[in-house]
Amino acid sequence: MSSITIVDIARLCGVGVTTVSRAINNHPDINEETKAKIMQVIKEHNYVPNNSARNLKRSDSKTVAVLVKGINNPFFMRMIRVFEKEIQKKRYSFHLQHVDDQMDEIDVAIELAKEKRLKGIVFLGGYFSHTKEKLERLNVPFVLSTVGLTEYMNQDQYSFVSVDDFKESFKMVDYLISLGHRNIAMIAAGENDRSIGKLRLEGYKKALEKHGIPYDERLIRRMKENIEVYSMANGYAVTKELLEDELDVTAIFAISDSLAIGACKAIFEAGKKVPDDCSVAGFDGLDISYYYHPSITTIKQPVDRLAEETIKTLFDLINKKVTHAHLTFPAELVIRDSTRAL
Amino acid sequence: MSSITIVDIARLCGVGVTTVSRAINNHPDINEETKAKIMQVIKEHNYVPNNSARNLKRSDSKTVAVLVKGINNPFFMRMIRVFEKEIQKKRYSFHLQHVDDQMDEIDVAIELAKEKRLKGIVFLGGYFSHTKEKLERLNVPFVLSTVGLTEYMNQDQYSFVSVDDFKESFKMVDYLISLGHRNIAMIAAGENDRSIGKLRLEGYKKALEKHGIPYDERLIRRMKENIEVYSMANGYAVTKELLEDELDVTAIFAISDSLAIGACKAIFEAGKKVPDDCSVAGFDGLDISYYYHPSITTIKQPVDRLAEETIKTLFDLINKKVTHAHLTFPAELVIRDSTRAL
DNA sequence: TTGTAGGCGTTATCAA
DNA sequence: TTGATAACGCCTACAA
Repeated sequence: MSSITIVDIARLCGVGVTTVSRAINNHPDINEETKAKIMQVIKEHNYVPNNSARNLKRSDSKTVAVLVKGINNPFFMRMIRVFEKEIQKKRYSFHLQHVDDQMDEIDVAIELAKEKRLKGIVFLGGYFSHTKEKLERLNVPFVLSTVGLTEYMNQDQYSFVSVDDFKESFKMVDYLISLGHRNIAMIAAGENDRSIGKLRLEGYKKALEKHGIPYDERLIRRMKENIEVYSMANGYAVTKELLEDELDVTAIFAISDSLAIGACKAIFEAGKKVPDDCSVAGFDGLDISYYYHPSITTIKQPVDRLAEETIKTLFDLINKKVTHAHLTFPAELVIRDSTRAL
Repeated sequence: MSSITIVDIARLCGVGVTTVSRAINNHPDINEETKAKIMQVIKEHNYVPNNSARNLKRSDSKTVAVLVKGINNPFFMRMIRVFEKEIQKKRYSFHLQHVDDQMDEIDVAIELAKEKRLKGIVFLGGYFSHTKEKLERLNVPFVLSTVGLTEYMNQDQYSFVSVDDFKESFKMVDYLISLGHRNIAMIAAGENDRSIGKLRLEGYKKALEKHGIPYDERLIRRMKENIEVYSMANGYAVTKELLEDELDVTAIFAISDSLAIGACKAIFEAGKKVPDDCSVAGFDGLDISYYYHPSITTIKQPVDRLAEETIKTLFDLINKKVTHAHLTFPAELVIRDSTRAL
């Protein structure tokens, strides 16, 4: 049961462990012949170095980790793929770690950083509200990528890369108004959301204000807490209630594409049509927003750009080229078939 | 920069390292008072044990890993959540690891098993064709969960849990035929697929045969290799070509829901309707198949059941209650709005 | 170019 | 109930 170790390989080859170690790690000071022979023996005996031992001994490691909160979010999949590609370009290795919803991402990060001797960390998704003190314990460079930030956090405590949720939300609602809509419902985050959800709501309000449309609390529909947030099921449930209230809504702005699709389902089920009876707009620009029928008007996040800049920023941090960077990128209003002019 | 260690804590508390170790690991032989004090100091100094060191020293570990191939598959998300829940029920800890498409899952597993002293492994997704010799190197119990298996692999080399892809595929095509369809196109896997894709194709053939419908090679459309497999984009591209060929197809059976949705897009784009001009059926039973408009007729895999039984089987293996188990569960033909009788 | 020996942070053994 | 001390498997001065 007990595995073969570097010592066994050394003995098998009639050399010292150092030499084997050199062979494994591509060190320069080694005779090519002995190296070849060692590698041969390693292959034959299926020797696999124990990573725990390596990590324990090593001080540096050339690996960065990506901690994802809410891995069920299809929006992240693409981001992760780009992360992986970019990190490999830098000849670093990449560790993807899923963080449970109820877990504290910083705790996970601290532990992982120690274990793997991480050079840097990307936090993807989730909200983020940690004390300065806690952030300092994580003495590894990190970047927040499209995570919701609370207003309480001081900007000089972290770096982030994302879109401007306020502005993009404003853009969409402004567009809907320009189509002639005035009774625009919103599928929003919960009452106590202090990050993305709040910003998108502010954008909505601002657009209304610009056009002199009074804000009507009844049109703001919060996601249900007992259903997975940002999901199609949630959008469906919320919209069903909305329609029952007969508020004469002509457009619905959902803060995610999945919510928007759920909303469409509820509308169809009520015997109405999208966009004829009610326009629906989403947010994110997932593939499905394009493939859905009707295709969904949405705010398309610049996924590749966001991911690339996240990694670039992280490495700038690692190489101490910057102290902190705060980048926001413009998203694109993609007009499709789920919205129409009144 | 260098972190605080167990030795520091011991010194700080005026006790030996062993005692601190006992406190950390909830060992019985320790005075409650000293333990409380130690934990207090640990809190204050934010001491976090180094996992590499722990794993290096430990022999057992009560952790099982789930290796996912193709994390972009939304079908797996739900499975993973159930895995996590079930594993925690057993008071084991859970490690989720993503495996790159081009990486060999067994190699990853072997390395991880060593590093983390794994008790067991679940392989989720991907195909599986490994030599017996290689499988034996992984001397840790494992279960293949909804992975494609090749006919070349001997059943007594592994355990698996999945649906019967042949039977379920047959069920769907048989249903389509019962609706009066005879010209049924299939969006299938690549030519050299030897696992799920092949089984589903065999099911299709069998159903045709049962009803005396001749098999027409032109109706079998393989996923494009240059587009992500099983994706909406792939279903769209393939269907577009199919429609151009004007083969008078009345129904399309796609081997995944995503492919089916892509197919619908292509049909709509051609100015036709689903199901009026062409019925479309999928496979998997993803949420989106329900929310799509029209809702998609599909084969719904019993996700929860599959996941639960996977973990149950894994622990049976770990506890040596069984040598190998091969479980297939029935999936459900869910009839919805994307198919109609001719 | 190669080998010896010490240490990385923890847990397990055994004696006190 | 506690504490030295020897592993765990690897890497890396340092010496040869």
